[in-house]
Amino acid sequence: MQERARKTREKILATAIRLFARDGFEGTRIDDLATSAQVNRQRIYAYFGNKEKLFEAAMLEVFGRANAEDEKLIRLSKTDLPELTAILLRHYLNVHRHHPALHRMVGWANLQLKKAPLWMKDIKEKSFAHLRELYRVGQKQGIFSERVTFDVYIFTLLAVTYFHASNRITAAQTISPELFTGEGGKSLVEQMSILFS
Amino acid sequence: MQERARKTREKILATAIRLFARDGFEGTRIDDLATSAQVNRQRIYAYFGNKEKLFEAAMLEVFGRANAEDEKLIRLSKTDLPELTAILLRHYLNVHRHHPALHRMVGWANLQLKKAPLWMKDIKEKSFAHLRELYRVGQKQGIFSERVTFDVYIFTLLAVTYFHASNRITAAQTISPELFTGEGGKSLVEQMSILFS
Amino acid sequence: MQERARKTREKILATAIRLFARDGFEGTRIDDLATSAQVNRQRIYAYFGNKEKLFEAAMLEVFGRANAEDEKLIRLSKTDLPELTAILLRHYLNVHRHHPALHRMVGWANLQLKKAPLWMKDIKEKSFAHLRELYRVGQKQGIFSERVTFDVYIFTLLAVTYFHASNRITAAQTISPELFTGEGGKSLVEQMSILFS
Amino acid sequence: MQERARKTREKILATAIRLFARDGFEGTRIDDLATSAQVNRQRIYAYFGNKEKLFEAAMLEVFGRANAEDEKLIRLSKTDLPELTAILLRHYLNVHRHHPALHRMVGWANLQLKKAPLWMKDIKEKSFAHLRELYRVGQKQGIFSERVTFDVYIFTLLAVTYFHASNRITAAQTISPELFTGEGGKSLVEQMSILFS
DNA sequence: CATGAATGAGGCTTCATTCAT
DNA sequence: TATGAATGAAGCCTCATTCAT
Repeated sequence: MQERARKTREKILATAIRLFARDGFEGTRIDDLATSAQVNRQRIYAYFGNKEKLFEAAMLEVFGRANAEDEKLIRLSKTDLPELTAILLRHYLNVHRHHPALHRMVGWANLQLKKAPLWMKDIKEKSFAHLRELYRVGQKQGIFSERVTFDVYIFTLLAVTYFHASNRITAAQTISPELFTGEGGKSLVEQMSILFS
Repeated sequence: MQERARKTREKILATAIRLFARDGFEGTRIDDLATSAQVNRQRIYAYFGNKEKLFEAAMLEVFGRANAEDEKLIRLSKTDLPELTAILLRHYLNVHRHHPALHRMVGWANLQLKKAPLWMKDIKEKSFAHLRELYRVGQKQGIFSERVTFDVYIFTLLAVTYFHASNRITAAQTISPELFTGEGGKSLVEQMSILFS
Repeated sequence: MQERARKTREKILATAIRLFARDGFEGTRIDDLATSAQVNRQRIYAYFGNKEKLFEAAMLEVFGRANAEDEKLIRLSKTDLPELTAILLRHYLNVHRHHPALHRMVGWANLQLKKAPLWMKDIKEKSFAHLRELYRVGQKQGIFSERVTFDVYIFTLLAVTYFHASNRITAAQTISPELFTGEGGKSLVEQMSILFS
Repeated sequence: MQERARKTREKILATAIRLFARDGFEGTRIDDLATSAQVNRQRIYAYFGNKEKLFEAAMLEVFGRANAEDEKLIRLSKTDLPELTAILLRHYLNVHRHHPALHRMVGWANLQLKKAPLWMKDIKEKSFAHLRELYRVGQKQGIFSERVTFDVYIFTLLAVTYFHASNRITAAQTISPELFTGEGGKSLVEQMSILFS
């Protein structure tokens, strides 16, 4: 029965991610979730306690999965330095493309939470440690300015890629819809690489 | 009596902005809103129809007020070109500082809406037209690269400043809390101006 | 609309008394209560807050009504002293007969509460003060023993009459069903008057 | 394995008594009971059928155990007659003290049942038969009045002792908290013995 | 016999909205 | 216009009980 339970739990979690990402905490109905996941409503409470804890579990799962991709970044080396900005932009855009729930969960979290869960730092720090070191080397080589810290550098990249994913609706209307097509993403990367050099 | 009605309407709208920005559409209770605004619940329905329309009205108001500040940008001239990036960054950061409801309403809107309201384009376009022209001059003068379009340029600035306002909670934890202090904002502007040059 | 509300409130309270007395706090369903009282479920929450507070209100009402009858006791005077025991027994038996919800609410309260509400003391003390004085006179006249305090005296009377009302089901079976018929009540009073003399 | 089953059954019953006495039928959760008794939930259903039957079994057990103490009363003889009232009061007070579940189960039973189970009569009748005989002798000796039947006599004693155990919470507040201390119990017996003589 | 997964009915409470004075 | 009573749909959660391993 362990197996059966594991599957049920997983169905709940997968559906929770989908619905919470789409509708937010308040906008998600436990009943819909149960129906949609094809499990008994009670199971949700048996496995996750309550709606709030389920939301946290979903958030952790989404962040965890998305950040698992960042492990690739550890393989970057000095030879990648000239292309680093473009590589990172492409990488983070890709993360958002492959994990469409991510920016939405981040969005809900920032709107609803008073404080970020503690596990968030750890989850990012793994790749950051490596990149920070690499960036320093780049600075020494004159590729990056000594007057721009790594924090500001990475902040900018994350901001741009997050904004691209999250503000599609308003920015497509206010700035330009073309930026959000497939082609748009590519030229965005190219132009930004120029911008940041 | 006309005057009294105008005031009532305004109290409702102001409170709606505060509560919708804070708690979102689903998280806001009409009754709380009425109590908080010290008006009768029925007035809300009389003036705004229903909760959804009230949310739209609040959103329009917030966007309108915030973008009113962009009119200042029209006064920018060629002499400002060397400092343009810093000026714009400071400007947009200030807009967010003075209109804390803005990024939250943008956030809710992006998460909940399927399509942006039509009035959004007009609201931004006024200042964009001027800046676009200025940017073109800057390109001709060699201040800005010919290979980076205005759209990408402005996109980047908006992304960074929006992200700074909206992702405070998660980014302070994952990147660095210092970026979000008063000092942090300043050095952000400085460093980004360097980054984008 | 004040009048309409008062009626609704009263319907709820009356039904609450009936159902809580019959089924207890846990055994009573708010939905049944609403249906039975022919009011909208929501009104219960509007007027009484929640189930617990409604229970308290029902309890207060029952105790209040029942104890209102004790005001008659204040009219008792020295001339009643020889008959006092019989008078009081009859009185308390009558109170239970006319307020069948009383002993049940007392029962539920004793089983479920950790502490009695404060208003309970006041409600009884009015008649007790008078009876206590009368009892003292009776002691001086040699009608009541100096070695039996008023507290024990009244405790005994309340115990017997309460038990008669509340333990009908078990006592009728274990002792004798006759004690609980109309005749039985009368001979109970008579014999107890003898017993206590 | 028979032995193990017996122990399990007993654990369930003991816990059922504790919880049903404390929280009543509706207030008791089968799951809590299973956890608390450290047995599997399924065993409860295997041994007792359902919640209702378990409640009955618990009730029977409590009544049985408490009334087993009444067998002592059979040893009373004519020489005890002058002290009979005090002896019985002390006895029944003791029964309640040693079986705190008793008055609560009686309470729940009286509030929830329409009719008492048949076994209740038999359980009491054993001691009553002896006491009735003794009482008759006492009447002949002039110790008890001929005009007070044994039923009324025993009813009074049971009422007082039951009330003392069951209405502690309300009576301590309305009459006097002192009656419910250790000393209070003693003086209650003394004074009542006087009262009934 | 033990375990814990699964079920479905139903419990308390709250919400946006409309009605009646 | 202001007030607050009324409504009904629906939200979150829990319970006793049964099933499957």
